[in-house]
Amino acid sequence: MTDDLRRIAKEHFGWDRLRDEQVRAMQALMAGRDALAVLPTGAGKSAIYQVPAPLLPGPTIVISPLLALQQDQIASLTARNHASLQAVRLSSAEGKAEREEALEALRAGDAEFVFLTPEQFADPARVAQIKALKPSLVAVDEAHCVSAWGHDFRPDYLQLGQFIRELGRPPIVALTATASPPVREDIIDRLGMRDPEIVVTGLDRPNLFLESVHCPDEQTRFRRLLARLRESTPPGIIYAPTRRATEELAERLVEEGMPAVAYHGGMSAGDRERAHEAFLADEVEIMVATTAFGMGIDKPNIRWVNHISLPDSPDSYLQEIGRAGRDGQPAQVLLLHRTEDTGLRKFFTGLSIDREEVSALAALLRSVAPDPITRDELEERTGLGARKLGQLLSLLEEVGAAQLLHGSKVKAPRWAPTPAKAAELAEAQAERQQTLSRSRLDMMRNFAETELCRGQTLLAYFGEHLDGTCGHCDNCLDGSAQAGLDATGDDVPFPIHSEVRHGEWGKGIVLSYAGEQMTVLFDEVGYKTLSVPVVEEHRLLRPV
DNA sequence: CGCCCCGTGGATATCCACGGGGCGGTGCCATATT
Repeated sequence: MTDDLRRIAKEHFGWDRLRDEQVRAMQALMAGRDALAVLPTGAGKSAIYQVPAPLLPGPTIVISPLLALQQDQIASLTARNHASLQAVRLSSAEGKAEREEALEALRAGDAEFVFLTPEQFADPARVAQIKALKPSLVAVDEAHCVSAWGHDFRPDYLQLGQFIRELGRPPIVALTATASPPVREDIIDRLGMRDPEIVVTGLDRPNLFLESVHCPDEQTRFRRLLARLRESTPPGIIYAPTRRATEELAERLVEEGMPAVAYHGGMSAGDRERAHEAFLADEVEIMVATTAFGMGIDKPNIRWVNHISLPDSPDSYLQEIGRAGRDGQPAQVLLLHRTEDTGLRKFFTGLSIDREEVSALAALLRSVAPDPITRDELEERTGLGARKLGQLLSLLEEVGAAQLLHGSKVKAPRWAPTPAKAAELAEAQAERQQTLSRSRLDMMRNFAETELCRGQTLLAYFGEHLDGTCGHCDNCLDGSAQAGLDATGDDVPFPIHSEVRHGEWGKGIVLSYAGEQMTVLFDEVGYKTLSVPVVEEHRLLRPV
């Protein structure tokens, strides 16, 4: 089997060797099992589904979040010009005739891959078409979106597991560059994966130099940014918190004689594409962007990534800085943060739950049950906005008080809890999510403010341990980073990944150690960092 | 949660301090109109 995989890799893709972790994931898929791969971009994530695909009988479904990203992937597959590896897409960008043509190519076996967004499955007719193709593999690319976007932004991500079951439940492979332990759990859970083969490679990026500077005010922040830009080699990305900030800063930098362009989700598709292309072609040195600029950017020579606001989590931060230095050459990563930055982040994660409102919504669903009701009608009858309604429905779905159906329809399940109970459960659920989000923000701030080794601190969050300090951060350079504890020996009170219990916070998992700090992920209160000497002195934790 | 903008009011005749209101990220999709 491995020989077949290597042969396909060589003949169809021109890859002379496959990494062990790639092979492990591929073998699981060939054996009909699921797989979750957390590998940095450039480590050959796509190969994990592309190589087994021609060896399996039916076509391969690729779920990918962005149309632009799909287009790039299809172009790269098509460029290989192998009849057995052609890729097509079904999306809002294809006309009726094109869609029929794509389906015909899949039916005839002229195309192996079909790219879809999760939203495509909301159409029952589409599900039927795909099911009839008898797909043999489903690849979920950028799988962290399931966790990051499913709950509030793109609810069809939460339904993905259900959609895949309707297709006859072929093996699933989930792929992402970054996924912390709870995100991995969320992906496995929401996609309904069964005992997946999990492959994770080291997240440490020794060629990235990590720095963080606290700025008391905006003037300081701008001055430090300018100073840094003057001594940096382009090209690079500046991440700004708002659309407006990207435009104002880009303009200011141009006035300072630095070629910069803005990029955000509010720009027209044409402007976005032009900015992106100019940056890729090295025509523009500085990209000033919101988080909209990111996924699928495969530019090897990005020499620095600067943040002028605190990101919402280490998850986002690692994704964003990960775009620097893909070519393996040295790259600089600078975080300019202010205490006030957390305000915006708290606003974004804050969902105020009005029990009466939720209860009324649940009651409305029950009153029409067993008939479904459309979102439009719910909006009309509750007076809630589409956004808020979507969030509340997701919560109700998660607590078993709503079933999200095809075509924007919702209904109360047969054994739905009473409206009052549903509201109570939904509120608790929202609080859990919010607590986890807040603790992620706390961890981000901890990273920004720490005097310990930043590499260790960042990786600790992801449950990864570095032996010794990272040697590529400001705190290592100035000597404030302590060597830290030897997690493999008797230095540490609890082994990494072991379960512990805290008197107040309950059960948790030891993620890692950095300096004399330990990071623990608790089921109920999210991430916490604790001082090892304090934990030992007061016996704050005990093994489970 | 914290900003920015705007209007009001006060103390002095142009500016400042304060308070209220609005706003803030990520993208599919469909449908209607130019």
